[in-house]
Amino acid sequence: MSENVGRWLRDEIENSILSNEFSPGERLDETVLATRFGVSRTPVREALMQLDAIGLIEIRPRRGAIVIDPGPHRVYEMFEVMAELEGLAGSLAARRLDEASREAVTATHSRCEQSAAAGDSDAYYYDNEEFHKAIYAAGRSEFLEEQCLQLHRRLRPYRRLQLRVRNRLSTSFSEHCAIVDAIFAGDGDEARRLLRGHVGVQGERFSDLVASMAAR
Amino acid sequence: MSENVGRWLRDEIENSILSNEFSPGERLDETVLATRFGVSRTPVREALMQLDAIGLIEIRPRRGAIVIDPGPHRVYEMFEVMAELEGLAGSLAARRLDEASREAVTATHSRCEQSAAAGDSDAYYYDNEEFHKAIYAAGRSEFLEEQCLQLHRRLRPYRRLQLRVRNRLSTSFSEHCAIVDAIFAGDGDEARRLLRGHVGVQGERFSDLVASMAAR
DNA sequence: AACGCAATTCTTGTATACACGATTGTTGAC
DNA sequence: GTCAACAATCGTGTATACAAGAATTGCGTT
Repeated sequence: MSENVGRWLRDEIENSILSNEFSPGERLDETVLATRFGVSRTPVREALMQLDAIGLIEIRPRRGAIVIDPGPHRVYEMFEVMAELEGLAGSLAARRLDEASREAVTATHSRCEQSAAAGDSDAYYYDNEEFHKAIYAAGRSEFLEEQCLQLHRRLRPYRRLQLRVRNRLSTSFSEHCAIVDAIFAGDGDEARRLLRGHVGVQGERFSDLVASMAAR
Repeated sequence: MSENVGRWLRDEIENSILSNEFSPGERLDETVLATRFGVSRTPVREALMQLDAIGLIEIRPRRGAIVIDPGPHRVYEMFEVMAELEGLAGSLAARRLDEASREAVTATHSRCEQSAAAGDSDAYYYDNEEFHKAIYAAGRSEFLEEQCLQLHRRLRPYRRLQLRVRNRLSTSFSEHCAIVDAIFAGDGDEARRLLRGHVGVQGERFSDLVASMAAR
């Protein structure tokens, strides 16, 4: 537990939302949360305020907080922005790559290779996350990295769903290969283009997304 | 004043920070703010929590809140991300432009023309803002629009400073013209490219930025 | 039986009180 | 004279109390 209860509660409730423990549209009762976590309403309210500012919940004046339900279209829009940000990170990475970043990308990439070969979708989910984080870091822009990480967290549940689709694992990994090649070749434009395509949910990927969201 | 004090305080303090009334690095004393606004510490704390979540201030446990000082390099990174997001908005606008958006872009664009011709940098600052907002809206992606607006707010003070530089007014306006042409021609890639160049602070624009930040 | 109004109950919004940790100033020793 | 330790003070973190608005339920009327 973090040293102050408010911070801890924020993370706790955020995780509960992102892991779908609190479903979209659900009402978050301050008193219930307070007793559940064994604290008073004050830190609960502070946590809710922060989640509202981040955009995970909506606080309607005098009418309580509800978990925001993005809906397929909005999730698509979020992936669209994510693709753009990752594209930028990739293009910066290609230009600024240093030894440490190169090693981090290589390491996470080969871990992806292993879990993809093993067909282990849960392992790949985790390794894939680390691979993308390595690219964010390689871009060497702290602000961009923060933005990427924040949006990545929010899209986490949907990414997981997407990996379950068809032969997405091998497709995803071969895209990774091309991305790594472009970055290591210093080809920023190509890295940007490939990452946009890799992250975005164009075409049939969108219907897959909608289907998996409905199935939940 | 909004119907609940917390919300109102958040906006109030946010504006005070963005208008440089609270300088970067300055300590925000909860009690002082409370008495200043004539409320108790509770809503002040809630406002500060939200500003912390947005990234405008930093709350160090047991040690109070300070206004974040971005520093030239981080502001550059923020403009870099802003350029990317605006580029996406522009490319979407070119593809999805409808009649209402077209009129909004045309209207704000011609207001920019007038204030640029008049050499009125303050008027241009405002009209320019509306022009960019029209493009965000024309992209027809609510999430992207929100992200653009939020980042735009945070960069507001620096944009204002930049307009004071050299013959930036006419340069800016001629760039607008090319952007409008590309969007109206439905050329998404060109609109993206031009907007990236227009918003970013590459080359000498960066030194201008640093100089204006230092002068403040 | 259904609709509307009123009263009660429940929940949120704000204030205040209290406790704990951090910071600062003072005093004493080396 | 300088540094360190201790004490006092100040500010944050959490709990609780109180006020005000919203939702719900029950009763009365049509």
